[in-house]
Amino acid sequence: MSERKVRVRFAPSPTGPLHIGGVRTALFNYLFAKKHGGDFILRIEDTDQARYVPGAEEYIQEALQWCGITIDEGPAQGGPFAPYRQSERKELYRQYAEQLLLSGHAYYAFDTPEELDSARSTAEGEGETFTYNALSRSQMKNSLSLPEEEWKALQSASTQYVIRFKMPDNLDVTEVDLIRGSVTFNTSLLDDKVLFKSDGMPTYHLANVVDDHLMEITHVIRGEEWLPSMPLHVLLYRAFGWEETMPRFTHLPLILKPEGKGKLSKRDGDKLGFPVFPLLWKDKITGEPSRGYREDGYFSDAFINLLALLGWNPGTEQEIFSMDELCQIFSLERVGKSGARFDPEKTKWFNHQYFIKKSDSELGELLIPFLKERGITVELPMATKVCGMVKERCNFVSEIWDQSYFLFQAPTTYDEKIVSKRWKDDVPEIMSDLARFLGDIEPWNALAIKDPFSAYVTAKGWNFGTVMNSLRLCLVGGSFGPDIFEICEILGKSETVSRILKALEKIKN
RNA sequence: GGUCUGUUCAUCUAAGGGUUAGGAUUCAAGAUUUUCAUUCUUGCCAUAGGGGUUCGAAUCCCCUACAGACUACCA
Repeated sequence: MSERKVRVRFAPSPTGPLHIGGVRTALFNYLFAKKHGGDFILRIEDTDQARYVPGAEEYIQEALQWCGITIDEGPAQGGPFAPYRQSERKELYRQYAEQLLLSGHAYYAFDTPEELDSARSTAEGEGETFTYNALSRSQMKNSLSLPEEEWKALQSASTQYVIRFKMPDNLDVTEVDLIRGSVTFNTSLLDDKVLFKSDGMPTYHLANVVDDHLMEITHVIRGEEWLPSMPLHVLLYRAFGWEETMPRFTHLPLILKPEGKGKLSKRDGDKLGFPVFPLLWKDKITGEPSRGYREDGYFSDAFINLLALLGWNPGTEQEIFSMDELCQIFSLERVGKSGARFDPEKTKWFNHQYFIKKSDSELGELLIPFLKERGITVELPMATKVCGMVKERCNFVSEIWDQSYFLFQAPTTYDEKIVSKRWKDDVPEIMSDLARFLGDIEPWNALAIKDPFSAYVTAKGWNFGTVMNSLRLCLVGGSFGPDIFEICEILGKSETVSRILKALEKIKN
């Protein structure tokens, strides 16, 4: 068993965009596989036709690709165990269900949804919960409770029926979870789960076990919400006689809401203003968009980095990791047991780290199309220079714009708070004096302006802070942005002077 | 309700019986920058509660509390 090549699978169902928690599950699977030189398989679990959402599978593929999670085998890339879409494996599951029927581990059940509903509500009326199990199945309509002629008649009358697992009574099932240790369940609390639906499709439980076995999966790494069904799956492996090659199970802790209680959901993102999906998604019916990390300006390596640290840590104080590094050092033993609250603030910090590590020209390349959308055309040297000036204070390309738009268009308004704070009675006179002074400076660059300017201010006896802040107000319209002299240089002499004159005209009070 | 899992600063977490319980994010203060920001320094802040076991417990055991997941012919 330890000889087997590591093979893991990520098995989402195409019911919508891939959630951030799903991406993390995929990532941990991928890291685990790569760490052990194994394969990462994508399998689409589309056994529920009712919940199928067109475009979701493509979204999953694209999201994984953007993240840099490469798929060794999957519906788009093929592989020795194809097909990798459960709807295309439909024919296969029937025979396995029948194998269980034959060996006495499963039985036919003919109860209609209405009958089950009423059984549930009567139980509820008595303050109990209905469970289809060893205690109750003799009262239900199935091949165990009915005489053979009777249920065979039902079956041939094409009555809708399902195949249920015959859950043994009062048996302790113990199995090791790689991050939680051994967990024990007693089967008397479990129910006779449906394995095969009346529409001819298997349920998740059957399909997942059959496929994992057939695809030679060695490790099942999935979300904590699956922990309660681990005993069922173990029992299925036993019933099939596949216990020897049964995969090891690992259940990852959940990702929780930033505030309040419960697991992270799409609503939290809407409410607090951060994406919960890797890529932008437009609802096919309502057309309602959901933000994505990619479109919000995150770098995929930053996104992966922050996801990796959500629930896992290397035990050192390093926080920045490339995908390659993660593949080297990842281990399931260092995944925590408890749920991790998602912190949108820290995601920005991660992006900032990757942002400032990029060269000025790399950022410049990204800034150019951004400016173009705003009708501004600049050359790379200029874009590069601007990025160099402001990147330290930015997390995203969009923030470069926030910090530098005044270099491309003159301010039309002036921050009122700054005006009332800085624009004292003597300021207009100082500014017009300065406009004249600046007009005579040659040559025009940050260094050449700074010294004579400072000397002039000192000679005039003006307060430096007042002068600088007022000048900034004239040039950018507020109290932010990079070094004043650098702004002057980029603006050019005549624009600098004309902005001062314009401000003198527009700011009156 | 039942079953299972979990619980260290506001948040992510380290410390696998012996440390002043460490780091990061956020926040606050100071320094620097005669402008803006960066940067630097400092500060705030935690072992859910109660019992054991032990020379010694965040760490092992039990109870309580709280939280989460699951409890479909959904995955």
